[in-house]
Amino acid sequence: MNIGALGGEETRAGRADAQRNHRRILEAAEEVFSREGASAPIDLVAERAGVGVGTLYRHFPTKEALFEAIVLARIEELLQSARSRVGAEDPEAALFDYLAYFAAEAAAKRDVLDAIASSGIDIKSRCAVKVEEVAQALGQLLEQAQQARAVRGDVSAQELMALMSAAVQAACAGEAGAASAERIVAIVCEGIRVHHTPEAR
Amino acid sequence: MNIGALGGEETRAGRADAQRNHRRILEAAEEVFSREGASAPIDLVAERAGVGVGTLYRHFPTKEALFEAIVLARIEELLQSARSRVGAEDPEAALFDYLAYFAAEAAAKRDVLDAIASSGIDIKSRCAVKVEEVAQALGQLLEQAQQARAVRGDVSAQELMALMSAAVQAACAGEAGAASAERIVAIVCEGIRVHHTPEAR
DNA sequence: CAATATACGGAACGATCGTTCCGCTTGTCA
DNA sequence: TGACAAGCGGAACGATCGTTCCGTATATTG
Repeated sequence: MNIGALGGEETRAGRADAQRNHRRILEAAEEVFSREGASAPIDLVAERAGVGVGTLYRHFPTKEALFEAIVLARIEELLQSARSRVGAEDPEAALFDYLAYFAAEAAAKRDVLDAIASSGIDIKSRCAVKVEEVAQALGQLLEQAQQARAVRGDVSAQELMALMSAAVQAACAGEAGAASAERIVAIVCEGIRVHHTPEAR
Repeated sequence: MNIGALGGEETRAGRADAQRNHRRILEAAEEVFSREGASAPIDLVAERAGVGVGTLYRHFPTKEALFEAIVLARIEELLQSARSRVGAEDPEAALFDYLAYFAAEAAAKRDVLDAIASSGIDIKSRCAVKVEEVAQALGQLLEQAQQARAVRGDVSAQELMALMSAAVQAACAGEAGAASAERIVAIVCEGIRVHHTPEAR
């Protein structure tokens, strides 16, 4: 009766204005949650969408459902991007490039951060599952880099993911903002690199 | 008229039960805020202290005041500990030991984390000031280590502090918990170390 | 254009939480 | 021990926020 299919966008039945509002709400939510994080009031989303709260609730039965819809899409991007790098010729570049992309994306969208940061605790299971998939894909990139002796062998994907979200969070908290995110991520990257010491050769 | 002196504990005038309640409230708040973070309901603190909310509010005019009292004490410890390490014979050990201590302390007390994480934004100015002092002391430790060529020169105290608190926070969010906090902090440490290599990679 | 299902808007509700108020209890002191 | 100030408890208030409800508006269809 409703959206139903998880796979992708589907020509939706219903009144034309309903479809338009559905889209508007998603766009508004995307913007508001990015800027303000998961705890932004739902009324703010409705206002921004030029829609009453009632309408919003007809399209998304719960705040969490709306939030989930936005975040799932974002995380999906993160996931696809990771998978597309698996098996690259240069495993080291594949990993570090991805980490940079991950950081940039997360820094721009506070909602993703919120979702990932608290993935273990309460966010609805569908998000947690997707996050787990991202961790798995990241794990593959990591393993490749480790086998190429570019990254320390004793780092796990979970740890790396936690580190990355920490880095971005740290960057966002300070007033410097996006500029320093890059630097902080660089520190983390340096931390997991394997450093070929002089005495080793 | 009230507590007044910032320096230390003072024999307080007033009824005996009032003094007892004051102490009880502080103890309860310490425990509750550590466990639940800054957003724990005030009623929970009152209940734990075996006291009515009214009583709590007579001793601390505002939730923020209570929170501040607890957190300031904790941050003060962090600050003293940092200062005591300034000028140590081994600057490298001084810094890294302190970071480990900082992480352990912050992991055990969610309240400190909450306060530091959002120090730039809204927490009352007295906390922000103290945090700034800690950053400054940490900056001295950092500078020493950098002059000893043990740590990269392009890392700032603010960055390091943000990264540390975020790392601990990220580590706590995951289900692994405190065990992995140590490892995550270790990776960060590795990231700021200077690795003596003729030509990296 | 009329009829009708569909969708809309926003007032109102209930839960949570910080804070205030005031009638009652209790420590203190003579 | 009695009187009184100091202190206490917790009901109640107001603000915020998620969610519900229902009278109204409008897209659609024939």
